[in-house]
Amino acid sequence: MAWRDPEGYLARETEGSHMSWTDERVETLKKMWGDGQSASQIAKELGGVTRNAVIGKVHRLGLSNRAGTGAAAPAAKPAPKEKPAETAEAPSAKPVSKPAPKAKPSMAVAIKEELELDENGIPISAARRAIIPAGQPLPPQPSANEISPEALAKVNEVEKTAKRLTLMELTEKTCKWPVGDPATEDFWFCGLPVQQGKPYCEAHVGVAFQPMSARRDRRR
DNA sequence: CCCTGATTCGC
DNA sequence: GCGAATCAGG
Repeated sequence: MAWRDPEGYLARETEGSHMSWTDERVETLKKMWGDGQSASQIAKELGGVTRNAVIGKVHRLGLSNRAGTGAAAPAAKPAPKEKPAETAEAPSAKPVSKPAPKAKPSMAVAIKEELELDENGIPISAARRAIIPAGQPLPPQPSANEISPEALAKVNEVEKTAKRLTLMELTEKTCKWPVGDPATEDFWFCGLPVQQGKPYCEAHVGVAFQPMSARRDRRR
């Protein structure tokens, strides 16, 4: 019992050190990665490492593809940078095989869902809601023009899951689309993640920025 | 511009 | 083994 371990010498990777991949950190990495967290998020959580480090580790651990069984990942595109020192390509038979002998019986499948509307395949269901109920002062909508029914439908959906933020809660990354009447209690901002560069989320960008087409000049 | 992961290669 | 730099795509 002579072994002293003051303050848990082990695994005491407090900030400042080299920050190595201790079992604990690797564990966290696996957990989060398997959980669908992005490399940057993981890096942020771990601290002391960049997302590159995380990605690098992820690959070395061989748990790159989050997909599960059978899901053939889109083959990577090895952009072999030609090195000036390299002469002639090795004709060696190097089939880029993808072993992946690891079969994870644990839960799989990412919880990611993407819904994209195409100008052709539009699964609209109840888009017959183009008319706003009461005399609500319309938001910054460009005009009373006919916004794509798809877009409108989408917005209606989104407004159900909106974060309903107050003015003070808005940040650079929250959708600033106002909903309701500012003069009443029933007023809030969407608050969902904004589309990069834009002030609104995807759905609201859809109705906010009309490409000035679909603008049927139906002058009566 | 923001973000994502993938890959390469010097350390 | 590690991760910055770079690449490629959204």
